[in-house]
Amino acid sequence: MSKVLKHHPALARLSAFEQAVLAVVRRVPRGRVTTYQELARAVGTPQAARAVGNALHKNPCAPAVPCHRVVKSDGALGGYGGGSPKKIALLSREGVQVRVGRVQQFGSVLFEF
DNA sequence: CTATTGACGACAT
DNA sequence: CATGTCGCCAATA
Repeated sequence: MSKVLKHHPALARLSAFEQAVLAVVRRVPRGRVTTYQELARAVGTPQAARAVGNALHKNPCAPAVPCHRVVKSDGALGGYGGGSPKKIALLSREGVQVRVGRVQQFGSVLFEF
C-alpha cells in the first residue's frame, strides 16, 4: 500500500494559491502537457504564470503530482526542481518527446482545461 | 509596509 | 532564431 499521496504533510504548509495550482496540475493526463499560463488561467489569475512556476517549484510530492507536465506557453521545456534531464526523461516515458529544448507536436499534446 | 526573488510571457533588438 | 528588457504576480525577507 502506498502510504503517501493522499495528504502529504508539507502540503498543508502551502498557501491556498499554491495548493490550488497543485490541485489543478493534477488533472493533466499522462502523455499530455499544459503551460504555466494555462494553469494561471485555470486558478483564476491569468497574469500569474510566473507565480505558478514558483508554486510548482515547491511541489513537495513530485512526480506523483505531475508538475513535469507543465511547460512554457511557446512549447519550450521550462524549469524543473529535479533538473531538466529528469523532466525530459519523465515526459519521454509518457510518450512526450522533447527535442532541442522543445516539446514536439506541442499543439497536439497540449491539454486544455 | 517596502524590497527582493523567481520552473513566466510579450515584445524589441 | 537568440538574447535582452520590462511587466505581472504571489511568496518571503
